[in-house]
Amino acid sequence: MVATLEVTDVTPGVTCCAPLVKKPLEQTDAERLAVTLKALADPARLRLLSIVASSAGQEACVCDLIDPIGLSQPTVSHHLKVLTEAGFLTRSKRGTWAYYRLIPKALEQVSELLTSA
Amino acid sequence: MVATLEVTDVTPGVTCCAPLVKKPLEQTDAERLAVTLKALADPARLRLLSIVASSAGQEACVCDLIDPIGLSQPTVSHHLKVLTEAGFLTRSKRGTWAYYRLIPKALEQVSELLTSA
DNA sequence: TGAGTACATTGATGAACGTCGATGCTCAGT
DNA sequence: ACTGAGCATCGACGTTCATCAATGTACTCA
Repeated sequence: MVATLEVTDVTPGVTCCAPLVKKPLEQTDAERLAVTLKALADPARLRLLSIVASSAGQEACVCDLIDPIGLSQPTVSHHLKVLTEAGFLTRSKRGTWAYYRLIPKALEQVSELLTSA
Repeated sequence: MVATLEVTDVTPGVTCCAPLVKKPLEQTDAERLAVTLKALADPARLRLLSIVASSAGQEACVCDLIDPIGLSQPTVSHHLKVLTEAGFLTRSKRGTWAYYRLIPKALEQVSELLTSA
């Protein structure tokens, strides 16, 4: 049988391993989880994620994010890119606006890895 | 001389705010949560935490952590300090050995902040 | 076509971080 | 007191990161 392994490369996701407290993390798994957590470990990105998450449809456009965050537009754009590449947000462009939407499952997966549940 | 049963300085904890997705994080709360997450966002620290968590009594001494991690002793010591200051571990010295123990509640609190639960 | 808006990318800079070797400190035996 | 073991701290070095101004790109409307 040919093992056609499915590479869903779009969103990394963190479905990598057993919960942190269950059994020692392998180096590779630790590195992947660290990358994901590093994307969260910034005040600006946490606030961006939080604002998007509590917006209508868990979605917001960049123009509505710049002022509340209080950083320059390029910086906000940079943070949104980091969050998107980490799999927490998706980007969809409508007209001249770019809308970012939350991927709730991403946060849940991270959450589950941190507990024994 | 004094028998040192070391009560580690009370840990910050992350009981700061509502779940991330419920309502926009304030700057102060975002900064505190970011500091906590930054402590987790490193492969070596994730592995250390994981090894300690899956050890007997969720406790391990430094000497048992150096080899599995594959880093120098000062570096391991540094990471353990970061995790301790972030409230994930406690330190107790017995003889010449330093034992680090998991604080399970710390991980749970972080976990809960990332979901709407 | 031309101008303006919304957003991304680039390049640069200063700060923070991970890592190590060297050293200091404390405890247990001898 | 001396020696060695276990661990923490210090100082230094290279890398990564957050941030911004300047610029580029894509779209809208007149």
